Amino acid sequence: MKSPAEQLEILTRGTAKVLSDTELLKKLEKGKPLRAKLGVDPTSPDLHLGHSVVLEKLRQFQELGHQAVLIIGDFTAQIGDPTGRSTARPPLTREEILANAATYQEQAFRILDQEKTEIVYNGKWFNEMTFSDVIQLNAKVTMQQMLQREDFKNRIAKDQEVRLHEIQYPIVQGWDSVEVRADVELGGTDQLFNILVGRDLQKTMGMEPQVVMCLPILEGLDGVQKMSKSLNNYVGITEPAGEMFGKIMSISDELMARYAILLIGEEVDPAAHPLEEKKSLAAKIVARYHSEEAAEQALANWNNRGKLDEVELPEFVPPTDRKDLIGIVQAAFDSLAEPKSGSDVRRLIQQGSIQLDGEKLADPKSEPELSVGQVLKLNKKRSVRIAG
RNA sequence: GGGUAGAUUCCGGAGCGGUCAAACGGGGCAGACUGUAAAUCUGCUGGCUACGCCUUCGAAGGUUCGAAUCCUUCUCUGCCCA
Repeated sequence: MKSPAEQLEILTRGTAKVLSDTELLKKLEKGKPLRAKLGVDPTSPDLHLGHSVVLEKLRQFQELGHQAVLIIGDFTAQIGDPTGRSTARPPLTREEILANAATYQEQAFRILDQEKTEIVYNGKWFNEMTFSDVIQLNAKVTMQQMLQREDFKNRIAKDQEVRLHEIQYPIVQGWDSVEVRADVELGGTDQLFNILVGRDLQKTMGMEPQVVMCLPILEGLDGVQKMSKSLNNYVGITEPAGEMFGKIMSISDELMARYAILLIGEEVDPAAHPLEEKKSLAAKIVARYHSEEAAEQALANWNNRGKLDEVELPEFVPPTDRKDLIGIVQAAFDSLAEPKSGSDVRRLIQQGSIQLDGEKLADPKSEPELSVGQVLKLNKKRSVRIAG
């Protein structure tokens, strides 16, 4: 086992904020496995690279012999974390939450060691509470404390609504820390406030307060806003290898540097050609969530993009009922589970996005001759191979 | 409880009886350029086998030849006062 000082060095690497190093060191010096808490709300079923930053850190705790405590916020999901929101979020139904929670866990274990993870649903204690319990819980914090929070302050300043249930969120999340007796809580930097509330509540309850560990927020593919599903700027960890590779190749050079540090813990070599560095980054990420072979294949496909014959593409059988270009292209998008309206397709055609073996097809009404093996390019990311 | 302002297409936000599928900005998409990146420039951005037709402007009714625009009721929200 590593010494407390060594562990501290590893654990704080890549973090945005730790409150505080010395407290963490003291806890480590006790020589007992720490309980490292991570709370997730199953509001959206798919994990993406943004979530992976925190999960990777939690795995480091596991590797060092500590106990990961993964809290599935089946209860909190019903409230909806107001973090970063300018408006209240719509609540999910019980069924949606449970279904999301199941996929969530399954995906989280692509990163975490299942054997060393304790999973708890926070509904376990919150659903037991009576209204008077809730009142007592609320009595442990002040309104002023809650209003310290950026999100709330801003919304109030902008005359936007803040619903009372939303200010319960930090309290509820904080109480989780009391329930699981967390020694450390992990989260993105946007979770700082919530995690601090947990610390306060633990103190109030006479417990040793948890260490706050915040990890940087990963920007989405646009490089500006945080990675999130609703902004559609994410890379899902279950995405097909080719897709994952392509998405990473589409990021800017600046963003590549950031991804490299946050996702694979490596610095980009400034002497190397950025294109090569980006390919290597993409390959490493694909390898992590798929396999080395898949990464090699994805890289090969990418390099062979000019040579159409050598690339593996999804196959597409042209429809028999429609011979016009709009119909064909629309069916192709459907086959990729990415349906588009006829008007959208028409626009793509007129704007020159559609190519057959490299030739632009610009007339929506034309009825092109298709033969097996030809490549139909639909847009920047999507191409299909004609099959019989 | 009283007063007052408002709800418009993905978002913000014009429009205040016909010329409105609805200005403008953001976002998104496509093309050119490039390192099949970014930046930049240009175009597109409700639906429809489409020079036309259909459905939209919180909801439901009504006035009118004609309504996003006027009236009524309802639902929701902000602000001020209590």
